[in-house]
Amino acid sequence: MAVTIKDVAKKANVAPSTVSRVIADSPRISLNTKKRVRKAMKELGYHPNVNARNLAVRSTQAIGVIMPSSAETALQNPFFPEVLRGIGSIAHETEYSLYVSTGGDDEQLFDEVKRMVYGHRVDGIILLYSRVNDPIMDFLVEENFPFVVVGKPYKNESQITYVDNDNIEASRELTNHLISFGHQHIAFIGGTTDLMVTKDRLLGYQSALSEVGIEVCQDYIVHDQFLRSSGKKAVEQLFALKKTPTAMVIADDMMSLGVINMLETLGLDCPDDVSITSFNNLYLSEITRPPLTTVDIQIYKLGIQSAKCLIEQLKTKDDEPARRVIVPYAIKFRQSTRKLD
Amino acid sequence: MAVTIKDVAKKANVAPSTVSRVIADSPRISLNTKKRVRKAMKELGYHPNVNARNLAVRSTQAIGVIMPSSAETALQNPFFPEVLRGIGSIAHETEYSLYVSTGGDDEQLFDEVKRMVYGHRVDGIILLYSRVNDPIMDFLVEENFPFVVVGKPYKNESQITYVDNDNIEASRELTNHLISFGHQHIAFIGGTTDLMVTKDRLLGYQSALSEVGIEVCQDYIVHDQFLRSSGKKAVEQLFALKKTPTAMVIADDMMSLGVINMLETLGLDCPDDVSITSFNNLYLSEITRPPLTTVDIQIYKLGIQSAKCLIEQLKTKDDEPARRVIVPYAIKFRQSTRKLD
DNA sequence: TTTACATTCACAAACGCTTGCATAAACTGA
DNA sequence: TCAGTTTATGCAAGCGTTTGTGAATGTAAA
Repeated sequence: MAVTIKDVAKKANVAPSTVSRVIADSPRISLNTKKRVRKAMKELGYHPNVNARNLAVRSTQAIGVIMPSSAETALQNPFFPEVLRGIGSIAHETEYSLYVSTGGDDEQLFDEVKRMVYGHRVDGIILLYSRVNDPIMDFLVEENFPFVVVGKPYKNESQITYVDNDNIEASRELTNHLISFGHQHIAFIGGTTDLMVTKDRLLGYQSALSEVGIEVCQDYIVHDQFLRSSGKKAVEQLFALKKTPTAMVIADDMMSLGVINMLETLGLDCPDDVSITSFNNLYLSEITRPPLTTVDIQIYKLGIQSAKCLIEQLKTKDDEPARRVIVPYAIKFRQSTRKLD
Repeated sequence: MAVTIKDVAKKANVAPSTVSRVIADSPRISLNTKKRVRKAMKELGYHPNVNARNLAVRSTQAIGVIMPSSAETALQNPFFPEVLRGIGSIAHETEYSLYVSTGGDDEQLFDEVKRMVYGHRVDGIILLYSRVNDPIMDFLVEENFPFVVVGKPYKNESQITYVDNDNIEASRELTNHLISFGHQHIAFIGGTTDLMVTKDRLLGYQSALSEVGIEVCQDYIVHDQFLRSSGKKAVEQLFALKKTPTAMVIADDMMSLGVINMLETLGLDCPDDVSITSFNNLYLSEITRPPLTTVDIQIYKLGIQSAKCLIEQLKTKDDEPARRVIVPYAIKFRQSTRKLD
């Protein structure tokens, strides 16, 4: 069918092996032959068959990207496209291809990972989330398959390469900002509790409160998915309380969006009635009204770094110890918070 | 290294070919042997090597997804994640894998397509855009490589399978809506002129105006990228005119976002001073203030349909004529338009 | 002129799977 | 009992590469 290495060999009057070595630019082939072979390749429009190559060298030049199983909804959070963009840029540079997960529920996603791993479809995997007791992560370490996670692993932290922000510190800083504005009744709205990122952000919030002697009130802490609709629900819950909060730390911009909407529906003004701070600095955090004070976690860089780590890891077969990359964050102060009189 | 078909064969006391046939569930193998082989597979934890399989059957179970070359920015428009989501869901169902492009500029993107095609990395391709004189599309038809495009091809329309909305009609309807509200000075803000989708939407707009005898004024037509920043620029340009428009048809929600922002900066109110209608019904079109009247093009379905078409096409090697699928649209009337007194 | 050693390349065996063809066994019916 | 037929499985040749090994040629030293 297509033109193969043999055709080229025939045309250039050499053996297939020689052609192969020319492709690999092996020093064992004389410049003359190389030229001749290259010419033949050009003329025939030859392109190597990756499958055959992969089979022979036992490697694909591809990396798998796993999004949370709620992938149906995951892509609705701009976080993922953005981190994908970062990964893609490195993948492109290094001539790796990108395999993305398509899984619906948890089980399907797991199947897909298995397919990637067992089927030798990818050389390594990037996990775009980190949750407690994640069977996929367990599987990956079990199989000793190269992978890196975006977020902090829930266990084996020292053996797993990961890239993350210092979410605890960021959250603490955010909370302190609210405290310095005179807020005492500060609520926390986080993603599902099994996400490490939620845990860390909650931790920072709690520690900031404790530090200044504010009691951490469980009623002020609500959890749900990183979606807009969830933000709405959370607000309903919080503002049904006796003593309603005057400020909140929200773990995701998408949720903040929902919060703002809901606040409006309840006839509450942000920041006049309640101050809001959140996370991620999605592009939409600038366009909400008011624009959000949010921590820029540099999503794109998270993608870049995770891809770099993985590829590095693939190059240096094993040995190399696990690495940890902490991408710095920066709080973007905008108009969603207000000093209490 | 890993467990291969031979290991299974040995363990089950059959030939490798038999194992292969068991995997394929061939009727030529007796139920008894099947059971025995399956047991052996289980026990050894056998998983077929896709590379080897692909090499043998000359197919990968993968489809490539090509986003516009400005991929760096493309993923910033939620259109792409959303359509990807649709594609992914079908891919998953049919056990296809997804290869996404990572290309930076036009040339890189083209390279990547070549790699996919020549390298036999994918069985077919979905093109997520359609622009005039697109070398990639030309290449694909030239190579007679299976592909479908989301959007209307700029040529060879009858030979290319594509899925699209009736953008002309949608745009006409949108414009008529504005006209029925008494607007006479209606501007059009579109994406770059080489995009087919821009062309169609412009066409609908123009035809609606002509039908009721409103002159189409070139000053009222501006073009730029489907980005928020572009929307801003467009507004500046339009409101520097002597006779400023009282309404606009905008070809993309992201742009509308920019438009609304800019309008505000200029001290203009939407819809009081200017009515806005736009396209795509991204989730953010509900959360802008005011919520946008926009046409819901059913992005997710576009993804679904394109994937279905492609896979269908892959099954029925050639023969089958090209298909065209028009996904119905629905205008979402919200608060961004107002009747002129 | 012979030996020793580079240099340059070809041979052939993998890699793990599919599949056309051959064959052996078991069954049919006369 | 035997030819004919069906059923169940094995053999071996691919698929298009890579790569270890060794053969042929050339060159320099002895």
